[in-house]
Amino acid sequence: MTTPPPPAPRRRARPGEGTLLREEILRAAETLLAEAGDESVLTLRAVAARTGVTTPAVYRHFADKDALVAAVCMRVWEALGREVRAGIESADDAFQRLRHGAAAYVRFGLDHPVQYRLLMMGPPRPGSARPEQEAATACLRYLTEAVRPCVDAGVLIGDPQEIALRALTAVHGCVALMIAHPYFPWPRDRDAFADEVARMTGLGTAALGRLLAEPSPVAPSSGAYVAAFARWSDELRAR
Amino acid sequence: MTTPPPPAPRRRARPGEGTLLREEILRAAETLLAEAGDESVLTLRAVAARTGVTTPAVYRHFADKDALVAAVCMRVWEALGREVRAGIESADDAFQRLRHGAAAYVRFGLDHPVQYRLLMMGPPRPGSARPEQEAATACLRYLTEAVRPCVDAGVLIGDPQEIALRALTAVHGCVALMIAHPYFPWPRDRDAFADEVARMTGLGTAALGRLLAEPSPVAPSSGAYVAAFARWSDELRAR
DNA sequence: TGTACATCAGTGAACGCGCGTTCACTGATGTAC
DNA sequence: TGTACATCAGTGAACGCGCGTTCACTGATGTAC
Repeated sequence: MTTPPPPAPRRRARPGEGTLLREEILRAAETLLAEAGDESVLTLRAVAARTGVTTPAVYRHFADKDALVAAVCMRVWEALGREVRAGIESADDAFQRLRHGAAAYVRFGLDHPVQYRLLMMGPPRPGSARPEQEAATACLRYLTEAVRPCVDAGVLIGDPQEIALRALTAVHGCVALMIAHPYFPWPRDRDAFADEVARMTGLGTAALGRLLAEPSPVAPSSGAYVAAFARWSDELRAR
Repeated sequence: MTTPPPPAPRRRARPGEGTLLREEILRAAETLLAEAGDESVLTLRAVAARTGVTTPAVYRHFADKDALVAAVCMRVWEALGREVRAGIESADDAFQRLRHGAAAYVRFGLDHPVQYRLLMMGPPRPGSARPEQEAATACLRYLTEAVRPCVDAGVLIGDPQEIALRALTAVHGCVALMIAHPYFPWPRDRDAFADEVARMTGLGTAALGRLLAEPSPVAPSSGAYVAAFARWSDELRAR
């Protein structure tokens, strides 16, 4: 644990400047996470030292450790949302928008594994969980709105929110598994793999929607699957 | 933290019976995990108390805490493997086998969330990680062997291992997201949702294999997707 | 312009806690005579 | 069959550590006169 010399003797904040140190503390916490392989580095002592301040000084800006961690999480949620939104908005076609959103999501997770683990893979954190749950739910809601045009166009079939949930499931699994089990035989190009997962999800969702809409239930045996696949093609060809 | 009174005054193990207490310790650790909402309950003190033994007694059976945790993990890996194997072997059709295996996997994760988190979602554990990596890799290898018949039958197209990895990605995402974000608007019937994820994965993998095998690259725009879908139907119908 | 004062952001030292780990020990057990 | 002994599984007390948190304080700052 290297503690670099404090950047400079602090100039004391003037009344009204309270937010300055708050910002510095949050940035220090994020730096700490970015450098570490494990979120356990996020201690009040480490954050304070990294900010160049004594530990109790943190308490002037955060009620306790939970509040600090929650604030860090909220910032990460915002960053994640920003990137995914940019990805989605970088295309016009409804399908391509989903695909680019998924790619941005995976990229963010792989670029910030410790932060991603903190947000998405950690044990339930006590207290202050409410705003975080709202951030997570907002993220899902946003994804749902990106799914809706695909449903409206008849390409995907089903409830947009449930489709979004299934899609998030697949993309999250991709990031989470890569982060937690890096020694798996992942293809060299992880972005390409993630793209395949996203396309698999899109195609599979389209097919599943049709399967579930079949008048009589279809057991997904190899034979029944091939027959159903062929049947959907007629519908699609008719468009 | 309730510490129930030790079950009974211990009868001291005789030489050669060393494995008995070892077993009891591991069982106590699993009980502790099963009852808790968080793997942080797994401390030497808690495990020893639950076993009805003093803390240092654990050191006669495990080199240190890492060794104990690793042993617990190995047992969970074995239990997970057993259940998935039973699921896979409960069907004959190659597709159905995968589906049942996925269902068993998800069920295990939802039934043992803390253990699942310990195995699959935790930060990299120091030391003794080798056997665990082997267990995880064996699990993937087993899944790969279940995928192979689908590839041989021409239903799925691609490298079995990569397909298995994509499938694991989806199924793991399902469990992991449900565990870490229970407040998401999950359908009431989680097993049914997991089944949909599994079927989505199977169908999507089949479609993606064909998409990637197209002579010229197909951008997954809504229109191109429909055209490709229709094209594959000819191939399938011809079977 | 100069001085006394109130404010309050940040300090330094200390607290209690639970953790993993150690070490000299004890006393029930199986064995040798 | 009875007794002395060696073994070694488990005990009890203690250690050092890093953690979150507290509290009385200090001293640079802006303000009132």
